[in-house]
Amino acid sequence: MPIDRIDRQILSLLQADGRMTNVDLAERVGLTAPPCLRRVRALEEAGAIRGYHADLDAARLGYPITVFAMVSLRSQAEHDLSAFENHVAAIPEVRECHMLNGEIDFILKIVASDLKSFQEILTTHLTPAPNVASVKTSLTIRTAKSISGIPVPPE
Amino acid sequence: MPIDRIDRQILSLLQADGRMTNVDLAERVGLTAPPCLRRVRALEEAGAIRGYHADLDAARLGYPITVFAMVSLRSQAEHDLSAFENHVAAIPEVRECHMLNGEIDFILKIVASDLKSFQEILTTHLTPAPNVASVKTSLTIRTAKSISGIPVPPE
DNA sequence: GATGAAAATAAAACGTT
DNA sequence: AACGTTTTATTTTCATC
Repeated sequence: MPIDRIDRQILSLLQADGRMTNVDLAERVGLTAPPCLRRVRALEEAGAIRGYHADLDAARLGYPITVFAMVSLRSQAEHDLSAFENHVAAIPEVRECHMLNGEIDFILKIVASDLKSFQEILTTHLTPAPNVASVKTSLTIRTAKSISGIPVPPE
Repeated sequence: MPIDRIDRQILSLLQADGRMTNVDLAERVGLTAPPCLRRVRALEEAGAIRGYHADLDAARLGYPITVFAMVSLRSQAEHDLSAFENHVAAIPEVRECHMLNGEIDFILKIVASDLKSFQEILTTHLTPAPNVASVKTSLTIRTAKSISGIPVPPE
């Protein structure tokens, strides 16, 4: 699936503003609306665009706490790795779970409404999970940068 | 700014599908379109909704590498912390920068088109930055979960 | 919060290069 | 194979109640 310059412009614009109207988008990339919409649909079907999401202010909506948890397992057999992934997939406060190389097996991003509820998630759902060797957590003091997606290639 | 049950439903639906039409949204929350749109605009103005973004598949679009970098600084004076934040804000491959408590001062999420370009970012932009004491990096093997936003409260 | 109307947009059909 | 024009359906948005 070849992606040309116009496709990249479309992706970049929709990444910045996911609710931009198709006529706006078409104008910005120098097309009329129908071919522009066809390109957007094609990018969606090809999986280049996975979806569109409202970006919510977690702190204002009852989740002021963000914590990163570095998890090491006792066994790194594939079966045990995916068992852990399935385990955290069911915890709604765990928003991200990335498998890493090196000493740390997983890094998790966890949100919580307060420290008490974070501690509860940690001690009842995470630390006692099967195969967990160690969990080191760090509270987020502040987030200086958070841009979803990918860098915009210079045109 | 009070958020009621309908507002939470709206947030949850727009978080899941940021391009849902307002008539769809209104129907799902049991309103007609005009009051629903007024609520959405109010949530946007209040900052509960920060924006809307297309969710792109970085790997398919030229950024198959995601790395987490744990950075420690020599000085944690506010001036030095914000100097580092400003420094990484200008590096397009650095997508996230969170200040943490504990031994690690910052965790960064970095994307790259290949390992060579990642090494270049690391050795020319990150490690030699002013005040940096240590940078430990881990490659992401796979991402098991990545849900933007906040948990949906049960209704 | 609902209704109804006007403007804008999206989507389909069709023709062109 | 991809863009443009035209047409139709839907959606957004505003005035009014």
